[in-house]
Amino acid sequence: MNSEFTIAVHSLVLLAYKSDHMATSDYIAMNVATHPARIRKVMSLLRKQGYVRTKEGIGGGFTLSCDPAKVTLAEIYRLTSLGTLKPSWCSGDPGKECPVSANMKPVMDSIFFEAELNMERYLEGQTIAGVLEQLQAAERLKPQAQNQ
Amino acid sequence: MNSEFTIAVHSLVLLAYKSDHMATSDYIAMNVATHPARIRKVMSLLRKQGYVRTKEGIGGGFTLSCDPAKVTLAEIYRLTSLGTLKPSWCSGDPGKECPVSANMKPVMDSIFFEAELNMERYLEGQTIAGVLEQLQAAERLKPQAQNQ
DNA sequence: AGATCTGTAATGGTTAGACTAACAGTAGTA
DNA sequence: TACTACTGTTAGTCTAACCATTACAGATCT
Repeated sequence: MNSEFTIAVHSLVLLAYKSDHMATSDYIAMNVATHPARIRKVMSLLRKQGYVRTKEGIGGGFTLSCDPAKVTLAEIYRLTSLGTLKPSWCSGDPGKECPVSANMKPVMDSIFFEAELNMERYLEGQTIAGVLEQLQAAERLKPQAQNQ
Repeated sequence: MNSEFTIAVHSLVLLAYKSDHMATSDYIAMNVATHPARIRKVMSLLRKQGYVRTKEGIGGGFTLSCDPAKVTLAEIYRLTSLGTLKPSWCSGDPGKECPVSANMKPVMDSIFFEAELNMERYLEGQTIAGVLEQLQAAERLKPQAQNQ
């Protein structure tokens, strides 16, 4: 799967966590651990779909413009990575007489499509707010690890 | 996803279709449209798990040693491509103080793991024999396309 | 012995993906 | 108006993953 999905989710969760601030691409990039230009590219996608608001110039940056409890990971997946489940390489050859070789491409395509749909169905149940909760739950468990 | 999954499925379906023959890696490679050495590598995996039988030397090759109606694509997926759903790139940094950045890796890992499980659940319902049927159904529809 | 297979490892080429630099556009501020 | 600090976007470089290919040892039949 495309890692832009990961970046988009991370950025949205971070904005939900720091909802009082306006976050710059430098700040988000530091947190995500990548380059600011990459953040701006992904955020540009999210802006066009109305998930974030952008402000250019001094004091600018990104803020959330959606309800993190209502945005599902399935939406974000479709936006950033739909179709990336299927490997680019394809087997078979439509020109062959053998019905196995000739029809393998479309049949495998439909299998990958259905598999992806089933994955999306799971992501449908996960929200940005839910991910933030999981992160905070993980944080609360941390001090125990130190005592080992 | 890894394309070895596609190759394994294609090869098994082909062996089920040509169950009277012994198929060589050259023959399968031609049908799949790849290199014989790649076929031998994947078939070696399938042999170790008991899905196919191998015969070396003159007149050798591969035959099916399983019931194509009972082998699911989920088994083949796990064998060839388990874990390949998750992108190799990871966001966040465990060393950071910010609970979002520090805990993103394990939380995203569990999301990808669950998403993969849901995909496997679908593949559980697909068998080698089922794929062969889909191929034959697609073949039967072909002559109509010629008349357009 | 020689021909025809598989088993497996090593190498090379190509492509996708991530990093980075660069710069135009925009918006505040003095 | 000039300056500064942001985003928006494109293009170039680097790297890692992946597929193709070569090579050769081992097995089996005639």
